[in-house]
Amino acid sequence: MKMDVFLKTTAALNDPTRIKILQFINLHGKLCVCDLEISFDMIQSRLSRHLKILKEAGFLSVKREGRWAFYEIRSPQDQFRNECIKEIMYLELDLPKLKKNCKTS
Amino acid sequence: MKMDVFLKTTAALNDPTRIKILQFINLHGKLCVCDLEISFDMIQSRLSRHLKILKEAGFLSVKREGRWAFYEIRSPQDQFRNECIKEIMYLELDLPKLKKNCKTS
DNA sequence: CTTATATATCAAGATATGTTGATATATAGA
DNA sequence: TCTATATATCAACATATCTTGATATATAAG
Repeated sequence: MKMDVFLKTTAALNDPTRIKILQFINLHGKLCVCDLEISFDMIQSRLSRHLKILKEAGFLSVKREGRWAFYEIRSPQDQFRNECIKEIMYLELDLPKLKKNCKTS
Repeated sequence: MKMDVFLKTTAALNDPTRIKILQFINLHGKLCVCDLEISFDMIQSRLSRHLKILKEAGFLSVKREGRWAFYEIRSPQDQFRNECIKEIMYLELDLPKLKKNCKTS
């Protein structure tokens, strides 16, 4: 791993919203943006931005299906990011309940 | 680990200067501020600030000896910070040579 | 083709962080 | 006590990041 990649990784983890999103997606598996949006009661542009940062840092992957974008924990994952996610799962966070909104479910 | 502690940890790692300092100290062991200052050719207040952040994030510990402050990798270290340091040691960084300046050596 | 839904991106303002130079504190030695 | 050395802290400025609201894009349905 190079310095800039490492810094992208740590920058992605340096935000409480993204930590919650990571734990949430790791708990519930593949989720589309609108379900995350309604679950977290978060403005769409804000959520979209955080998902992009987590994706570009290598934590998440996206699959487009129709008009939906499904985000999930990227797999396979390298050792270090795995340790980060493991540590995040130990954190006692006040996560919202999963709400399903969109017409996929 | 609580959210705020985790964020302090990732914030500390989210800076190229601090990554270099961590690798450097881990390579050379216990070092005083003035040797770091001359090795990195860095303004003292800047260095001092980064060392403080790394200390308060749990990566470093300090021992005062006379007028000198010696920083080293905190030990024992918890699992996660250990993994972080391990990952940092894999990074190919352009570190300066260790220069000794002060009258301790 | 027009409209609605889902998502992404952009611009502007607010907040946080890093750098620098100045100053404060603390210890050792003359 | 006075001075020099080592380190820490502070204030001001520059840069980066987060949030919000507006707009753009893309797909599906009528």
